[in-house]
Amino acid sequence: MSAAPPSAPPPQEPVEPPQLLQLGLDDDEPCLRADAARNRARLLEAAAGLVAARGADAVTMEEVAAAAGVGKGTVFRRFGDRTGLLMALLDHSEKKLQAAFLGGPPPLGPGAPPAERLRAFGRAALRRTVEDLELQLAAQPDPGRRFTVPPYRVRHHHVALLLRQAVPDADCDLLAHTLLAQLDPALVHHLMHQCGMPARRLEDAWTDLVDRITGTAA
Amino acid sequence: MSAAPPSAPPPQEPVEPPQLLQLGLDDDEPCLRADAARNRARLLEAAAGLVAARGADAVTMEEVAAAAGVGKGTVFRRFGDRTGLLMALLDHSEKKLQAAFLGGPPPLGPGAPPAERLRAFGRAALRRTVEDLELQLAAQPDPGRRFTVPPYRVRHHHVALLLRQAVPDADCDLLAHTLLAQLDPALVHHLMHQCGMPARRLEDAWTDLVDRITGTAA
DNA sequence: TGCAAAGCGGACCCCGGTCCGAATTATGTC
DNA sequence: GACATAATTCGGACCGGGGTCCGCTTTGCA
Repeated sequence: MSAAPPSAPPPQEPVEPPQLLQLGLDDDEPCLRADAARNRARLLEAAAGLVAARGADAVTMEEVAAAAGVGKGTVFRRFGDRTGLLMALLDHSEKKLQAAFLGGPPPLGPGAPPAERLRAFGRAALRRTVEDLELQLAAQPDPGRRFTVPPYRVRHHHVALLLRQAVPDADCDLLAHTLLAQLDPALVHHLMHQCGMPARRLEDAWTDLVDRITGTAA
Repeated sequence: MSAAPPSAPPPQEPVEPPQLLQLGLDDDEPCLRADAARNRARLLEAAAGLVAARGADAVTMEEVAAAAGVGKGTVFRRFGDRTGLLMALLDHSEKKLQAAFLGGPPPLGPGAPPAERLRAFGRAALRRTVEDLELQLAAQPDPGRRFTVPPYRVRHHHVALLLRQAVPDADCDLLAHTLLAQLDPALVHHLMHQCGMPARRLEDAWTDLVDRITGTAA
């Protein structure tokens, strides 16, 4: 479809390291030319500032570039597209959450029974989502990519794993998607800001849902 | 924010009749000037043709306007935005589904026990979604409006109603969202076209999920 | 037939995303 | 350490498409 012209080695797509299922969670970029790294940092700082000041979706890519003192093209080469930049802003806190449920102390991390880890996961993810809802909303990729983006895949993988332990005789892959849907920033935003539900109710609903699905009767 | 200039009666937003929870499901437009109705029909026809010919997201609004022999502005006044036009294309089949589960014969319509109606609902919705997935995908509104768009509200209202009958002691409003998430066109597309799952598996998963949630043990 | 309201259309704006010549950096060589 | 050279990056002109605006035309009604 959008393939390369014949016999031209496609020199594109550095964008961001695919950060494929990072288990070891180091700092960031593997190797990056000095100026590139500098500009990357400037861009993130500028973007964070603008977003904090005027709200995520009132910020234009050109503004970010200007505020960072670089050209527009630089932003796109580094982060791919708008979504990429916004997701980069969320990367730090997402990695913290990942670290917590992959290797942290129970009940979030290993050591607790799977159903309980699931409950803890929902609570943690929900709280993190509520923290900066607007940004998460604005960072949502277009519908076609919602499920292929790394953070989602990590979460899905984790939830599916726990489900397989808790309910071996179920389509855990699909159930995981269902569970994750209740943490979708768009849904959370709708429920809290348009229906006026308190965060507490979402947490309770998550717990209830986990109980129903894992058969952990009340 | 984007409010009207002071003391000017906002003469905007005809767009589309809000089609608020239409239970009586008549034809379409309530009252529309002759030329407007004619252009609306032309636009829908042109859009349908182009979408069928080249795929939904390869079609530009200007093209549709040109193909219908009207100006670009006309398209946007009539349908609000791109999403509105695409949703209008889906309106007919959506209304048919609504009619079926609101007033049709059991097990979809009234008469069967709620859990069974839920199972039937999922099957029906899933099949309809699969029929023209691409269009449904392209018609997806931006994340902020996914849950406020009329078709979703109708579905949610219906599912929540059935849930309240089947599991009175639960947060049925939230559970309904969870169930509906499994019918999300974006998810369906991901599972079928990127993970290669057969439609059958999605239907089975739906049934299983309903069973788990309503406690209808296998 | 005359008049107000509704509709029309295309010029216009804005912003996300692409492209390519110019400039900067890293590396191998003496 | 200085320099030549290849690889990367920079940056801003450019493009395409969604959405808006407003003067003009059409329609419906009295």
